[in-house]
Amino acid sequence: MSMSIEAHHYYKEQEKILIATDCIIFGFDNQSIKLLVFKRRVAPFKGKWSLIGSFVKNNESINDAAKRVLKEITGLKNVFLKQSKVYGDVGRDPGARCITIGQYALIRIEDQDIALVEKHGAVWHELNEMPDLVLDHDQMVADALVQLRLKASYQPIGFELLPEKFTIPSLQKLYESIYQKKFDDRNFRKKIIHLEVLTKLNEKDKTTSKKGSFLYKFNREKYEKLVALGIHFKL
Amino acid sequence: MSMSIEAHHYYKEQEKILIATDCIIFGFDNQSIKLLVFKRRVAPFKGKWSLIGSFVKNNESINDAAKRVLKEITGLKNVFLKQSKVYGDVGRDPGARCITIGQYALIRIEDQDIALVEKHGAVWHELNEMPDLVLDHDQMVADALVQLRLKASYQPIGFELLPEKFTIPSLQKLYESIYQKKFDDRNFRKKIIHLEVLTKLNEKDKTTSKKGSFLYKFNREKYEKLVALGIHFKL
DNA sequence: TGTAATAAATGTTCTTAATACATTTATAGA
DNA sequence: TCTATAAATGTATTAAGAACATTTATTACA
Repeated sequence: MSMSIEAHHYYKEQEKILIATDCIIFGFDNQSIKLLVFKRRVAPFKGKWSLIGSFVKNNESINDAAKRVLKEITGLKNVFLKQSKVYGDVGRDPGARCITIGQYALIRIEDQDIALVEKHGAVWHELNEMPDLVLDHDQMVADALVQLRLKASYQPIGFELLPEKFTIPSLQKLYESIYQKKFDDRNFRKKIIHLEVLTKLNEKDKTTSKKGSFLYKFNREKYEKLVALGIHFKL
Repeated sequence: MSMSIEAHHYYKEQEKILIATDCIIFGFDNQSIKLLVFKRRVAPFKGKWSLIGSFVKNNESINDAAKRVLKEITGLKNVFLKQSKVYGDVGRDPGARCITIGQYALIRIEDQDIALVEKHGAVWHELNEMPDLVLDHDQMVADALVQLRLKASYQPIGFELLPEKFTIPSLQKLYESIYQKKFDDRNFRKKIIHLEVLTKLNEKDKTTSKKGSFLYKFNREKYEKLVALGIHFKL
């Protein structure tokens, strides 16, 4: 790795700006979408509700930094992660000039390591019952939610949020929770089945009704073909 | 702005990571979409084709940093700018650990300050005739293009790329250039008029045909209502 | 002055997807 | 065997998308 004197000089004269990442952690428990936050452990604003984040270390990518945070708090590896937006205003953090990269995560709440989550004082909140968060974190949540909705409109994010086997009513609950509105159950079912990315199983989930509801699996192969074709599914 | 000792310590122990922004500058000249690049002025890779960017200064937001670059190279202020993606892999820049924020800009090529652009050795290239760019800049272009297409599917980006008065055939050329495919002119016209965001003027542009083509203006008010309603217009 | 050439503008039909709404079905538990 | 309940299925109407052919306004030049 060769570098000219000129380059060395150019790089060195840059001032130090801190770089962090904050995770907007969405979780689904087959009922509604929730968001994981905890009480900030460092000043300023120590003790206030905050997204879970970290500075990016010198030897890790921003993706790895978020993965590290998620692993530390929830015990989960291989979590779906996507950048939402960068927050880089000069005065956003009174503690220091710090740029943070918002990254949203989608997890199945049932998969979490509860002991770890509790140990870190992290708490799941309903979207419509969120406490105020420090700094610009409320904005970060709002922005991530817009992006999640956009994403949900052209990709079945259910893969990340639902268990392997799931029912159509629970998939509908997921979408209703993301968009915070009700869908017509007959039309929802028709539309989702019409996409042909679900495989119906010969099993039922009887926890929510006497009749029971058939379980389905995503067909990842068919789904990927659909996405590759650029198909949009508005729900 | 008070800070505890603890916070000071915490902030200070973070290592230095450089933070830059690179602009993916899309321009339209009423014929096709083009991209502005120049030859890199610093080592490593001095002289190679590169996106136009800069380190973020301590006293400017990342948005301001991109605005500064755009002003410097094209002479334009108030350019449409949108974040695309952050590139933060550890080894992406062999010169130093550097995270860069991709921001794409949309400009009317006719508005540029040609003297400035030429002075900086910046050159507009057709999307399908792009030279290889340094580092991960090819990927940055590809990613920005995906986002531009996505954006174009739910917002008439024409506001930023077309002159105040424009014809429907030129609007169609814009979309064809963004998507790199032809649209049926009858259906295109029907669809765009049906959106009711265009105001037809009593003037014609006769530069492209003997008959002349009626000029239109965007109706920003109606357009904003449409976007607020969350309306998608696939073209 | 009228004819040829050319891009612009308009119209029609068919197919597909979106919406709105009502009834039947399978099952557990009383 | 009856009741209650969520799950599943069906149908009619409306709106949007796709495919395709003809007419119109104008300039340039024969």
